[in-house]
Amino acid sequence: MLRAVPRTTKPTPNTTKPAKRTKASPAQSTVAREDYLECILQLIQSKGLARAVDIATTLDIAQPSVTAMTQRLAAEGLLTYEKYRGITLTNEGEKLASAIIQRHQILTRLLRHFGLDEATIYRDVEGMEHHISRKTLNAFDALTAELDRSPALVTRLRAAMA
Amino acid sequence: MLRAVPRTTKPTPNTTKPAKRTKASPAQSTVAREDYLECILQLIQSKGLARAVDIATTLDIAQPSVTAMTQRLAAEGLLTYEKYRGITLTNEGEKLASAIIQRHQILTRLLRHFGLDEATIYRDVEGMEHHISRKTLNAFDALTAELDRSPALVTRLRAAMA
DNA sequence: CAAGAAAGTTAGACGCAACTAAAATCTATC
DNA sequence: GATAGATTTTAGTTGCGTCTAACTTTCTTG
Repeated sequence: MLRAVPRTTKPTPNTTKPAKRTKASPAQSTVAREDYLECILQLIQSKGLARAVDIATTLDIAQPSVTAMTQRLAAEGLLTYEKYRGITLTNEGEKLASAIIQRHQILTRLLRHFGLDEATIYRDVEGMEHHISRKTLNAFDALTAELDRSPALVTRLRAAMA
Repeated sequence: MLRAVPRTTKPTPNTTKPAKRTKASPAQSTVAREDYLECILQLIQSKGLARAVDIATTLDIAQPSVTAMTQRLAAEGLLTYEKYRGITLTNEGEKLASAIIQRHQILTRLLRHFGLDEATIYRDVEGMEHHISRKTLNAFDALTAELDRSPALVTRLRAAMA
């Protein structure tokens, strides 16, 4: 049985409050959106075009979900889309997708220095990539460069991890 | 006008496919859940108890949302909850919450080495913390230790970031 | 060039996690 | 100890991103 709580405990105003949710702002960049853009640009680069089946397979998602998201992204001006035809990224969409892929690569390169298995690297990059600021990304990039040029550092690191 | 796409393009089976979504498994650990647990344990540690108002204020969320999540977490055995009374973490819930807070701290310590503003650090940690494996976390921890003991390295790093 | 197969779309539903408005309960104070 | 105010809960919606089933369009191939 829990005791009732005395109301004398004042709710301290909380200094570290996260920023107010920007609700329903058009064309906000969510995780799923970024996954699609990344996937689409990669498909275009690797096989010249991005088809719904391939997007669905790559992201392990049902095809109707791809159609739905495609329409959203089109409405937001990130890609061009004609029913039953094909998908093209707009300039804005391509710029965004490129940035996303670059982020992905920066993170992957960093994690590779730790000698983790590829599956872990892949999952963690997938998880983190959508939530990192440019500033931190720059730091990670610099860090990777440092690790690139200092094998001794990498060795020390891996030893400490064991 | 987009041209129709020749179907000769075979969908390459895709080697890097992410793992199948574990759908609807009971008590899965989602981002929101982890945020609540983290917040609740911190409130308990800092003021002896976690009240819905304070949770709502801290997470910048409406109070009814707190009730809803509280009930979910209770149903999953992560906390004990009696209507209109109070919230207590179960052993499992507390263990989980501790791990979450520890993760948070590891990430914060690492990012602090890069000389970023606290707001950026906070936001990025918030974003990344829910998506990092233990392995990568260990690597980050070791990395932080390395940076702790090598100010020269930190200096080189910050120079490279500018 | 006409099936049949493959790809894409629509329609309808669901779960999560949030919201507002209104009702219920608790606490403090007089 | 009644009551005003604070806190919590219920009820009912909403938006995102997913799903399945069924339908339409496009492609391929005999």
